[in-house]
Amino acid sequence: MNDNKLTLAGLAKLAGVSTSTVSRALNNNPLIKKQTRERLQALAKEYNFSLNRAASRLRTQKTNVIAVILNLTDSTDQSISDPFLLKVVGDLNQALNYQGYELLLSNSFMATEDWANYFIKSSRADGIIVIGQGKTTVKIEKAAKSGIPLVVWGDPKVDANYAIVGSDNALGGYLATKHLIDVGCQKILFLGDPEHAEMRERYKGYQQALVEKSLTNDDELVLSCDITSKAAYAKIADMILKQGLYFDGIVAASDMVAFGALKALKERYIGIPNDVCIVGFDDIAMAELFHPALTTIRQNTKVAAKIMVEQLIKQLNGQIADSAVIDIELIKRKSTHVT
Amino acid sequence: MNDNKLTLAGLAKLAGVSTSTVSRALNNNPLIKKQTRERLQALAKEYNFSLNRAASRLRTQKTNVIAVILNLTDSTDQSISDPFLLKVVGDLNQALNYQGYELLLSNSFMATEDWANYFIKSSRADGIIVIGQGKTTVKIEKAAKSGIPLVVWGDPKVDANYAIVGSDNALGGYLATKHLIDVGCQKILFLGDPEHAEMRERYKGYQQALVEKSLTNDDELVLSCDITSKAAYAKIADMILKQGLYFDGIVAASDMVAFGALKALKERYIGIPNDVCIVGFDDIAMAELFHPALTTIRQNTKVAAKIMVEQLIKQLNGQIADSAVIDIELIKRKSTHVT
DNA sequence: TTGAAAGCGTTACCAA
DNA sequence: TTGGTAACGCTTTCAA
Repeated sequence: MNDNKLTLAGLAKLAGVSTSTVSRALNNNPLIKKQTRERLQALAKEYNFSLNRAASRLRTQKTNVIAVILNLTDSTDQSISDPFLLKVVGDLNQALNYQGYELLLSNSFMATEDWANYFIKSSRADGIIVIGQGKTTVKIEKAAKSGIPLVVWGDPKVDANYAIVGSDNALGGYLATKHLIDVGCQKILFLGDPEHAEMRERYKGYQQALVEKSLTNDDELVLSCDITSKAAYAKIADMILKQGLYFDGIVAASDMVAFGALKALKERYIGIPNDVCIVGFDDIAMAELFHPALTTIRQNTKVAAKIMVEQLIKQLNGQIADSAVIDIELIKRKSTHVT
Repeated sequence: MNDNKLTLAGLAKLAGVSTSTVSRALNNNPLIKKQTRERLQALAKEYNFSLNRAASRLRTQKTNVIAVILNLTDSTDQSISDPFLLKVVGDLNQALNYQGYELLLSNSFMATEDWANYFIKSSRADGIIVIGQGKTTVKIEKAAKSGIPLVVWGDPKVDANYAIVGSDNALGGYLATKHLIDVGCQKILFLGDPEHAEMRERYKGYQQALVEKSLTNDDELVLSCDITSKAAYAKIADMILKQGLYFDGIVAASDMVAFGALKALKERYIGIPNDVCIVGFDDIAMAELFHPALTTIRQNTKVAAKIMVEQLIKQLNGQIADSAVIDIELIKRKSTHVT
């Protein structure tokens, strides 16, 4: 096969038509007679031809690529530890492909400081989706200020100058806490990192549930810890050693955090849920498989991904995108099912 | 700021030099006097300029992008269920960025049939990394035949016309099985899908360990199941219902499969490890957190990612890439620690 | 050490 | 309904 350097011009010559015609035909432009269109498409397939995207991107000033940035906060371990975030990536990949876009994966450690410049002005991508608001939103805000198409997975209730899609984290925190109160917990611990925008909202929900039950601020038990299972394990193990079992319920900021805590508890033969009930957040696949199965707040990542892409496309079309709240759901399982 | 449409030519005019000079300066070409180079780089930063990649890709015929294809086999659920694969993606992302490449994420359902055409000839990417050999390797072989830069995560012992990087799966299967024999298991079940290249090798290792212990073929217990926790759960639950507990050890094809099996066993109050010992494969983060902690075969994805990228770059430079075997390690934990 | 100019492979305007 | 042609923004050869 001599298909080494076949270009549009070459194909046009083969077909005996102009490059304009071939270009239009391959882009399915109805200007071209259906018959010619089909003939040329068949010819392209026969000769194994495919359009040079670098050229068409240069010409059209559009890449059909979306950069997805994992906004990692844990600077010590630069890889991705939380399966939930990766699930979001997977769902975004599907949603983007469905709309004809490709996914350029990056993370906050790799890319430069200036996302708008690096991804958009350089014609690497048409828009950006950031996964996670992280502890500091300066990079996001900088990108937003430059006016590029941008959607952020985070807490939509947070005030911001960009479109945020995410769960109602405060409601999630509230439902989790309320559920623990309902099953009889008296001393409920919030385990997570309130510096983190989304986690802070979950924490607020936790507070609200306590207030409603006329538990005063003094009843708050917050244990601040990085949102990894390892950190949670260490913190819980440490606290029990120092203070004994001073709680009977845990609202964990994520499922992975819950798993870490559970490991520490089990090692000390503390019964779940009989001694301590625990609620996670995310409903990753493992939540159901764990023993005991983990009660958790399910985040619907499929729907979220779809909406994020829709909102991004709105911006690509010059419209203004809105923040959106994704429904969450309390999934009751054994970890809070006192027998 | 009037930085809307600043091009190389515009910047050159601002600086009072030619475009050639600016281009060279920004690419750090030593042809340009160091002083001019630095002046122009500073100017570019000041004006927030960044090179148009579509244009430079067209001109240089190089994208600096690598397509990573998740070769999913489970056509029913097109999203990614296994955290292990996503961990590989994360590690590849790092390894690629380290070498100055970007990662275009795709999966076998999205991309067309003809990967070479779609990704390489179209100038979307310079090379392809395929994660997983799947059940059928026709697409991979087709891509390999077309001579594009290609590296596959899979079983390097498998005979193929392309470079494969992966663990010694047969050894892994062997070590897992031997360990179960050593702790006293008599009837060891292999749980996984031998149609799947990598799993088949693990199965071979399982067989070898049995043979060494002069257990005949009749002692083989294979339960074929999709490599998801859900499938494993269903299979094990079903078999116990039908045949009772006819095994006392399980070699699971992956950690997720092991978790599924464990769930089914625990629900029937079968003691782990006292009644049944189990070994997983991968050593994902959850393996350690699970209760009981899962004995498993650790795959070193960080090292693997680095090697895959190196081998791919060799091909980009016109050299021939080699398959490579990544060291594995048996991690002994509670799930096989009979007390 | 720097500059002029050709050309990478498309698309889209204008003309026919 | 189709064709001619300029232009997208960069890199690189050749010349100075």
